[in-house]
Amino acid sequence: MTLRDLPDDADATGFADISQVLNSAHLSALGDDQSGRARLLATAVELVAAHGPASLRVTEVAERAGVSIGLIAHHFGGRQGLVAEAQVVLFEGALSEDINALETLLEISQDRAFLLEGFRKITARLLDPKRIPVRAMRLSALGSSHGTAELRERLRHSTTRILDRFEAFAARLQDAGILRQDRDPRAIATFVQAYGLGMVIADLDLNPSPVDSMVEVVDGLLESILAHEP
Amino acid sequence: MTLRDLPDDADATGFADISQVLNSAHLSALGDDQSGRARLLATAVELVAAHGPASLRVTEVAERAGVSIGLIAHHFGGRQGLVAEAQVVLFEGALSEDINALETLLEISQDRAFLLEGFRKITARLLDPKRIPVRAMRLSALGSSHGTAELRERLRHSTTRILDRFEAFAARLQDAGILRQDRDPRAIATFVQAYGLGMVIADLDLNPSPVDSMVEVVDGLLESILAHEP
Amino acid sequence: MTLRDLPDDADATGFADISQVLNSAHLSALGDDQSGRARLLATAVELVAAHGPASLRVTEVAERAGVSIGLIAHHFGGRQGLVAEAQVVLFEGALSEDINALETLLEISQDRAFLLEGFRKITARLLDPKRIPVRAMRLSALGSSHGTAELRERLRHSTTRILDRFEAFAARLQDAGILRQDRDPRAIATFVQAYGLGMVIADLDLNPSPVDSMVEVVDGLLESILAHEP
Amino acid sequence: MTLRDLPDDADATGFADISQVLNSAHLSALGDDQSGRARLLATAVELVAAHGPASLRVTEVAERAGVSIGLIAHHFGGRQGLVAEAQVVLFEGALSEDINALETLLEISQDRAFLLEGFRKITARLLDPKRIPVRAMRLSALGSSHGTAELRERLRHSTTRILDRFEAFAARLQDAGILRQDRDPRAIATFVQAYGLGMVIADLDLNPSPVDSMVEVVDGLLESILAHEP
DNA sequence: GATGAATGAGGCTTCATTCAT
DNA sequence: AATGAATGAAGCCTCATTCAT
Repeated sequence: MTLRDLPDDADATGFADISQVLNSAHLSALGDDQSGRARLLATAVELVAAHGPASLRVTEVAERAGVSIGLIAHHFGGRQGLVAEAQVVLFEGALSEDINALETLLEISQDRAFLLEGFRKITARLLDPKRIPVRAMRLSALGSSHGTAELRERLRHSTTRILDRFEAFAARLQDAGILRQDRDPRAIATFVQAYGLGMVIADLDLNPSPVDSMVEVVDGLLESILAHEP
Repeated sequence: MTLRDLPDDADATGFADISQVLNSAHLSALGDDQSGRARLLATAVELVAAHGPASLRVTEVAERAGVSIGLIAHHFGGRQGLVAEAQVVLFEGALSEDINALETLLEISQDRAFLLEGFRKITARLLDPKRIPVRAMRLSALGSSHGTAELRERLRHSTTRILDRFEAFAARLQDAGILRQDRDPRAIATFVQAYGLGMVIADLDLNPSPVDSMVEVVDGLLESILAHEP
Repeated sequence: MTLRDLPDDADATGFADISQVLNSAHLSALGDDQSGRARLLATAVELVAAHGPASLRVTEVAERAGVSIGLIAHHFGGRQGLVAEAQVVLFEGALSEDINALETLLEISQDRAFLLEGFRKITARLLDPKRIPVRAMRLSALGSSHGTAELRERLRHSTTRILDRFEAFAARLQDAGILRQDRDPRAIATFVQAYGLGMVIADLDLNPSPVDSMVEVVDGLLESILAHEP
Repeated sequence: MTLRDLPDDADATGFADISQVLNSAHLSALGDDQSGRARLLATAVELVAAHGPASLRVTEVAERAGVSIGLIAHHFGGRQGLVAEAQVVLFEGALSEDINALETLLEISQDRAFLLEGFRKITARLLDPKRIPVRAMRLSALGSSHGTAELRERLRHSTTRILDRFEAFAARLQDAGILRQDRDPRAIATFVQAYGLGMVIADLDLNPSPVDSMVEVVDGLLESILAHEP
């Protein structure tokens, strides 16, 4: 399947489908496994995503997962281990989703125009208010990493891994003559991830700018890193 | 004092000084008031900024503030009220700091070149690793707002207020012919705040891009919203 | 006014009116006085009557009374003094109400038949479910006297005073040849007060006997202490 | 054992013995169970009976029961749940004691005279000052139910259950031609329980009537509900 | 008479962990 | 792998009282 195969009016949906697939693939590993361990982790991910890690109670997790409380210590060593595991799942899942979309885009793109159009669609999706929960999750993970060294270390590695992938992606675009070659590809990767995450600001704004206006601004950035058309 | 008065190698420090002044002005309101309420709040702000809200202990706050523990309930209704108040102070303080710097910059700027140079300095400061704690604070506030509706609502208002100021600032620059007039000023404001906050990503990167490379990328964005020189 | 003046179908109302008068006379002393002391006591009585003394909070009393909390210590020495005062008001008020009705009845009665009819009406009123709150109040006062010696002592005196009055009343009826003279008038007084208070049992019964059936049983008692008609 | 076996001067004691047996049977269920839950409840019952529910301290209960404090929350949800459970035990125990005595009496009675004599003894025991603590317990339970809906509901059921038993007992006496058949057996049951409970009044009287005088009055009631001797 | 900020001991609850089964 | 009763330290909250104004 290529992006071209999608009808024009299904643009957003097209990407959404990709994301759905990636997402469900990501989560299916948790949901399908009916072992006590898996059910505990899935429940913890759910609770952390919904209310943040601070309010997670091991008794509640065990209850919802339908297992005994003792099993948490058995499999995760304790509450901390369980929460850390859940945070990483959430953090990495949310971040990698976009990269996966970009990498897919690059693979299926056949010309520069198609690619640029794809970028715009991904940008729009990134800024979509529907992604509020995703951003909230990441924030929650980051915010609570403030204090627990172990979690912070795991998020460090997770972040680095994601930026590595994004950087490689940007480098490929530079090699292909699409992006300017006098920009640090990791700086680009960092910047894109940063504003994507920081968009929580817009989520909190009581008087938010329309998505189209936001896309316009971001497009300016995109153009500033594009190579001049040959 | 103007930016010109600063020696070249003291750029960051120069702004830092401004920020210090603004910051202490902001905080002095708390420190000077010797009432039990004010001392409790100041102490809570300090502790939340340092170790996050989760590890704040009411006994410690009361002890450090030199008042009795019961006074917390008396003035803030309980631990939750105290922490929420402290979060708002931190969140707003961190955000408004940059706007204050920008507004100051606009006031003291005498020509376009000076203004652009000032922007670059502020950008560099924004991306400076020294600001990690500031970003962490904001994240922490946002992350922990996840769950308590009241805090979230207060942060909403805080965010909106900041974006209002930033938008007004951008609009003035558009009127002055410095920024392109075909961009939504609130979208610009939102975007700038967003990447500023999202820079936590860079803080976590084990292999971060140098600040100069980041500034280069951000400069691209800046140019894309600047009006063409007359 | 005599009972005879009342229409037949207004029996209960007739006595209710008496009770209303006595009651409001009793309470008016509290309500009319707008001094801080009086308002505090009135509020305390209200709260104790509504939710029992254990859950009374001095802050709430002061707030509702519209005075400062310090005034409680000023006028009552502290919480204990306030609650004790309120309990006595409630306990005595509820008990004396019935005696007042009986004494009034005796005064206005012109013949034996009228008196007996009056007894029946008072009995019926005593057993009325509408009096649940009155019984609850007394119970609450008694129950909480369990532990605080001072309150217990005050209730002792209150009880004794009431029984004295009731005993005197019964003795007058004996002298008048209405009640059997071979019964201890205080035992009669005690028994009547006892079953009146104990009727909380009926209030709790999920499947209570109709009031008429209860009156029938009580009438048996009445007859057993009446002197044979001359 | 029959009532006849008891020496004359040991009447009260005789029933007291029965009551002791019944009572200890009632309580033994608590004492024998060595589980943490049972020990906590038994201890709470003891403390509530001794000093009322208000002064019960969870730390003391746990300590005396020889278990950890956390177990209270584990089994009873918290202090409130524990106290409520204890109140119900006490309330029901005290009420059912008398019914048990009456039922036993009915079973062992061989003729009408024996039965009536038994009634008188039970009446005397009911009015005995030694029973002050029992009445106080019940009052305490009732008084403190004022406010907590759950406890009130449980006491409602408890009361209804007891009255059901008493009513059945009275009905049997009616069938046997001992009690008048034109009286509502539940009304009788209610009345007897009511005056038994209300006897706290006598406990408070500083100038109480002798027990014999009280029995005389109550006997009047008894006769008023007895069928005429055949 | 009246105020209300400040006190602080006392008590209850929470909750992750342990461990015998 | 799984259970859940039992633990108990840690912390928050309640609330009557005090006292300077």
